[in-house]
Amino acid sequence: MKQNADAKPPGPRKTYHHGDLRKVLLDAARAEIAAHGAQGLSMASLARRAGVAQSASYRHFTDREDLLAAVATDGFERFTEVLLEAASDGDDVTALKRMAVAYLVFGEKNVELYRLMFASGLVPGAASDSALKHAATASFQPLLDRVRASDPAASYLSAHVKWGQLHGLVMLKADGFIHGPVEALMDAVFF
Amino acid sequence: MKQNADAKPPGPRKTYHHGDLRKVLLDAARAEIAAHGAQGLSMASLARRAGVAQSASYRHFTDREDLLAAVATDGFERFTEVLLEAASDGDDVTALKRMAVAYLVFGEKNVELYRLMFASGLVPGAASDSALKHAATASFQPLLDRVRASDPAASYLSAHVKWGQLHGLVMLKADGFIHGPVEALMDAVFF
DNA sequence: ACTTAAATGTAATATGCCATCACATGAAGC
DNA sequence: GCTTCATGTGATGGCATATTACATTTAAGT
Repeated sequence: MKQNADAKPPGPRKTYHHGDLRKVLLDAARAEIAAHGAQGLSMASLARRAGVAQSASYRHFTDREDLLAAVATDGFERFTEVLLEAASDGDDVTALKRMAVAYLVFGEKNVELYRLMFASGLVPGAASDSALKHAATASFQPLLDRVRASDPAASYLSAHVKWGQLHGLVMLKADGFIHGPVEALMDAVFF
Repeated sequence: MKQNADAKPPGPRKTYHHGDLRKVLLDAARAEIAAHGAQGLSMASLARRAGVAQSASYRHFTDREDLLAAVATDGFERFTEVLLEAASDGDDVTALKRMAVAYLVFGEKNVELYRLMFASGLVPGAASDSALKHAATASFQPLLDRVRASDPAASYLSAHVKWGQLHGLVMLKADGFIHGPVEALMDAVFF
């Protein structure tokens, strides 16, 4: 059983052009990140996995960071959808609660992706008009809206505090400082 | 002005042995981490900065990770001291408040160190009897004690929730998702 | 259709880092 | 003084990022 981490030697392609290398690379990156985190992701192994030369990847992503940013952007978009969906019906207060649970669950099920999105320093580094920054900012909107809906007097700042609460729990759990299911946490979160 | 990032070409030592390379490396690492984060820290540049061969570092740290763990351990110890000191006098409730402020301030002043300590995956990876794990666990004690002192009915879990709140705010700020001074945040944290 | 420009993939290469090895040097104990 | 152990060196293997000049398709314009 001699299999290196890259596995798949996908046999030489018939066509010189790959078809949709960009998508293949992104998918492989998402999988690799979910499995082992963004830290250990390498352009080289991705290219091997896709069966192309290492340099091919750079036709689609200027940088390793550029590729990570693309994955993160997609992550933020999916995250936003999840939050919106969780709060789509029910009264304002329970909607906020459901959104909070959805937040924690997303974090739990996508630990490494979440870490890439929020704790990799990618967002502050990005150009201010980038898709990444836009997607990241947008992902805060659902929570902000719900907080305001459930308490019109609530400040912008108090939404940040609630965000901080959720973010902190997700991260502490991600990094092994707290254990157990998210439900246990929710019991003590005072929304 | 051709200066690479390592700067200092410290001229050849007189003595073959360095003196206290371990300490020099640790100090350099702390400085480098504070300035540019643990991510970009390289054994090689550290060694250059100390004026020794790259391999010399491995006499004192088995690994890059081992060195980072040493820095993190030290960080946790200083962190614990800061928290204890903040809560050393005054009644229980204001002590808890002061501790919370101290927590946020520590995070703000040591962004990259804090990130290394809490969000680098170092702690969960460490052997369970390691100094790092011990220091990390110990750093939670002051907060736990204070929470219990100010409200004897408070559960272990509720201390984790408060920890999560503080951790979340520090991390969101560290990663550029929220701005402004910590005092503004404290106003909205309901301790 | 024919020509040309743009996109995409390749091979080779420069640079850098981590980690290990056999070996050199010096300090400390006996 | 001699041995032993800790510490530093130089060389090396392996892997990663990123760039370059070049090859191959595809597509666009006429």
